[in-house]
Amino acid sequence: MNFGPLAYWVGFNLRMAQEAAFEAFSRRSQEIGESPGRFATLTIIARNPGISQTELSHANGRDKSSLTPVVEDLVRRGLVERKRMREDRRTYRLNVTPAGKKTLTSLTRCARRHERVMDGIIGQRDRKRFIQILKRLAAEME
Amino acid sequence: MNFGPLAYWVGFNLRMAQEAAFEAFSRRSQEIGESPGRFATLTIIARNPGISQTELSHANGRDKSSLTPVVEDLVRRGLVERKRMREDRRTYRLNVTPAGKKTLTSLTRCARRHERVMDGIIGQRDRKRFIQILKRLAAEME
DNA sequence: AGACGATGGTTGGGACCCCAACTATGTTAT
DNA sequence: ATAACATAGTTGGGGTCCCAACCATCGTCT
Repeated sequence: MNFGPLAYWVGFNLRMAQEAAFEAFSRRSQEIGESPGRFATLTIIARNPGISQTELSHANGRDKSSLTPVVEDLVRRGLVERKRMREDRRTYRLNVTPAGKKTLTSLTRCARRHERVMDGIIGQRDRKRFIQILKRLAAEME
Repeated sequence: MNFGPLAYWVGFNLRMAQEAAFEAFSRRSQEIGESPGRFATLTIIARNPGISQTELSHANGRDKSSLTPVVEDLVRRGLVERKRMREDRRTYRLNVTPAGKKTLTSLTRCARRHERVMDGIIGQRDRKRFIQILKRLAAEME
């Protein structure tokens, strides 16, 4: 198979790596009956109690409209609670419920195992620099 | 904003970087009226004349069913031609038409500009190792 | 030849995503 | 006070993706 310039271009390899990693985490989180997309969402809410949906969408790199069904699902399953603010009745405050914290704990365990595998592939020596580059790409591609 | 463990985990940063890069390339390729997903597809067909859809889907990291509408669209717009094989009348042979080669040239120019920006962010010194790590992740996550 | 299993491609259903338009609420300016 | 504008969230439409089921063709085994 001839990949031409794709073989040594960053964009293509970035995509392939990300999809492989996502796929692997997806299988892992499926074992505990959760969708992988829920993990980042739940973590960010847990770490930022009372966050609004729009703030959450920015932190998560998603459009706010993408979050509507996700949050709806988390609320329906009792993992997140959603209250209108008093001062501004347009916005919601999101919080993780005790049940949500439990789920998050399992998911975090999953993620840690997943991370260990990736760390092994990356190698401890390069890990820090690798992540720095990823962060720069995310921040500066604009 | 508190990202908790997400901040230093590979998976999350990989996703953010990939999506930023994809988004940037998407804007670029939109200027010439093409969808970014067409680029890898067209390149692989051009580099592997007569490839089948299933082979293409593997090279591309997609399910073969995902390619049905993509190839259909490329054929409809005259960028790719599709012929049944004689020896095996189940499979198609895909080839890029002259019009397709033209489009591919524009897309490649786009991609080169895009790559230059990313190279600038990564830094020439780390580029090679960075790509090696991405390749290993794609290959070994299994 | 006929049956069975493998393979290439398509179809249908569901998940997740973005964008544009919309509703409801808040804020600012006159 | 009220009109104009801004912001939080939802809705609807379209794109891309995966998976499971399916159709047609091929190869093999008897």
